[in-house]
Amino acid sequence: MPNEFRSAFLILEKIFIPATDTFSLKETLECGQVFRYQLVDGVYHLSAGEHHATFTEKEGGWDMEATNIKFFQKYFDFDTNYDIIQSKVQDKGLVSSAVSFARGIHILRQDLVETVFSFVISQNNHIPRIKAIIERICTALGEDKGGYHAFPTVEALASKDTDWYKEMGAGYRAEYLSGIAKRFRDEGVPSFDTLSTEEARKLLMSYKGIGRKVADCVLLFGLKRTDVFPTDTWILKIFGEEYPDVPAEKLAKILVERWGEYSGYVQQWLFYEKREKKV
DNA sequence: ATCCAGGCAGATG
DNA sequence: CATCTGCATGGA
Repeated sequence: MPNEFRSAFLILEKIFIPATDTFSLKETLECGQVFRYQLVDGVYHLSAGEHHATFTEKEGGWDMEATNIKFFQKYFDFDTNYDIIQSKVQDKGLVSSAVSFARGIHILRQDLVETVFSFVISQNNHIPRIKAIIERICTALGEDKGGYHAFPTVEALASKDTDWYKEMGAGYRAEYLSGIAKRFRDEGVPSFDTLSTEEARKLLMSYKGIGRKVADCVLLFGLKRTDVFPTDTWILKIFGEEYPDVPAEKLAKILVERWGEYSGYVQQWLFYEKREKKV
């Protein structure tokens, strides 16, 4: 059945999402925590897990059309009070330029497997390429929902070998992806609920292809563990003067000691400001 | 064209 | 424990 017919049968729910001082759709989507979105003629198209939404900018916010509003309510972390978080990190001395520039970023509550795949692909890679590789994998393996593809199931991901992921453009990360998918299939996707952040990190890093930085991104964006500070090349640049020649993993520990449970928010706000302004 | 990108694994001091 | 190197791919 052609897509245009299927999509006519997709039940879409509509709701207005107001912009606030502490929520910006643009910043939340474009800060680098998520890759399956597109801006087309001023409309954001977002796929997450098996769901999809479009956002059209209106006066004071966005009209959202979604396959499941409840899903996106949780996904966008609207139940967390970001005003409190913002004032807490300001009390703790976060530079106000980063707060005023990036405070509209919410930490998304993304699907675990999708987050793992996304950030394994992200390592040593450019964002446009990351998006393209993920999109090819979803188009090839994800269920056609009519107008978009769901993120593939573990079964589907595990059905492909290293060569296939190379064809998707994953490069040397291909063997990581096929290996992780097969381990998820054979052992099941672990439940992290009862684990401490440290235990969860250790478990994630036991997968070949997941190091400290990718693990911390998964903890933050896939498990909403905010006591992590993903430390990449940009964060190293930001703190290069304050902590010269300190390796990433050590710097991550230092920054978590400073920011505690607010580390993840601070990291995203600083990261986004640095990447946008390049100052 | 050379460099580099939301790093990682494996090998070597 | 710290440092070094190779890695696939393609955009700048």
